[in-house]
Amino acid sequence: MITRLFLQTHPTPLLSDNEREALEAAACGTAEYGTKRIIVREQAPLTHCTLLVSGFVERYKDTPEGRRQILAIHVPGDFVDLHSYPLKRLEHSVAALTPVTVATFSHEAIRTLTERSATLTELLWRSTLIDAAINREWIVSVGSRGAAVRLAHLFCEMFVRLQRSGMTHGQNYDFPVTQIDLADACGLTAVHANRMLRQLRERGLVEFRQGLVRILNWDKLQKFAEFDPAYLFLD
Amino acid sequence: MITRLFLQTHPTPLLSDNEREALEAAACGTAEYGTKRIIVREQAPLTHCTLLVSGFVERYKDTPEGRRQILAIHVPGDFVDLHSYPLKRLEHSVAALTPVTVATFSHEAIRTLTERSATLTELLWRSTLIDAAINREWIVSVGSRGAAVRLAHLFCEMFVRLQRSGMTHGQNYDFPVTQIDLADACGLTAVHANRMLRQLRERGLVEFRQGLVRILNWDKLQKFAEFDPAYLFLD
DNA sequence: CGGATTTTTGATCCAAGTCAATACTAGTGG
DNA sequence: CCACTAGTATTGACTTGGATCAAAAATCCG
Repeated sequence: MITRLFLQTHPTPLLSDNEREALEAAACGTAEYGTKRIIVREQAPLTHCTLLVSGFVERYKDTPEGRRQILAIHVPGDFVDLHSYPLKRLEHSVAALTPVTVATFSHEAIRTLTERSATLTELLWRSTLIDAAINREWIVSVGSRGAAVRLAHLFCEMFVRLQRSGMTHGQNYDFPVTQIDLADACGLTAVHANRMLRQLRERGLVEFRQGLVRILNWDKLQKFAEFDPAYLFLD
Repeated sequence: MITRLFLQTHPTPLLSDNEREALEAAACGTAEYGTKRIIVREQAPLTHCTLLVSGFVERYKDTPEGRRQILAIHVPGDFVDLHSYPLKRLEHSVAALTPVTVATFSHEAIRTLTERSATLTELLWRSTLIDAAINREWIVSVGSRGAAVRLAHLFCEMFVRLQRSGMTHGQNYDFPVTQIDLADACGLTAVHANRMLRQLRERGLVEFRQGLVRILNWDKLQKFAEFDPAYLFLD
């Protein structure tokens, strides 16, 4: 069941068994990528969408001055580029943060799904829009939160998203990225990200070490981060 | 023709005359709002989508500390909250930056459209995803561009978007927002935005005065702003 | 084991924020 | 039509959060 996690994490609108089977049947193969491998290259014409089955993926843009801005981080069960179906190409790149397994869906197969079920269409459309809502929350983060708060907010977001997929262990979760990645996601330098991580640890909020996040005090962390999960549309 | 500008600015995928008429027929009324009036309130349950017919609109979030982050600015021909169709509520608010006229479309009417035409669905879906691509470009702006560059980039974006709607006059266009709005969109303080505007003027790139943008040197401005319109999916 | 990333810490610098005061502008009502 | 007001815009002086530069320590990995 390639689509199990996706369906589990996207319960709205409710699909019929037929619709769930049609989605599963639309998958047309799987692929593997090693760490840092590019999965989708900016501006390349696309004919398939990619569902992340295992591992972590980033969407990013490199600026002329050599800075990298991470735009989104994906966890298993996320479509990483479903937006390529209506857009036909992407304005950013997609790369593996860890070794990953993905499943692919051809645009034609998705087109067929949209012709057959308005409900399934709504679900797929909705999932791309939840992505966009996360993009907007990141605008708020980089635009109007301090460095430590940004990092804390990201740890909260990943905790909730991974929890939904059953990928947390109590107050801990694996988040196999480097401090450089965290910095690139939050619009910081790696040096400053490192200092802010120490601060979060010393304040007893979160600890990040070797790809493992340990939440020390969820309530305090959530408050400190101004984190309100409404933008994740979890219902 | 309420949908004329929308169709004109969203040529892909190509619709049949039937589909164009069906979209036009789905409109269920118009409304007016004065400057600063809230059009859609964060978290309110929604049953209609809003197409901007005239005037300018902002989407924004207010943070606990009283900062406002503008997430998007809309121009005539844009659906300002088509994403409310799959999402049913929004995680941000929508307000009028100027006096505006909008047309509304009920979610049921949109549902009917999606049942009848996969092509029309793809067009509507696509328009929400272009919005999301703009959101992501704003992440890059606030996350990794300097203050003057951010402002310059915004002026470039608005120029291209307004040009597409025939709302520019040569190298000038009306952009009836305050410096406070510009600052809130770019994640800056109004004081610093003011200084950066002076710098852009003195460098001979753009001039912003009383809601009018005057592009002094498009080539230099575009280069300075690192502006590449690919993310607007103009084709 | 050995080279390459990554993490950590220190010292210094600068872009942008803050605080404050003045000028300008557009509405509003008498 | 002008005076009053509230919201903008502008400029100056000062502070600060985060960047930059540099070097050492830790970790990863083939």
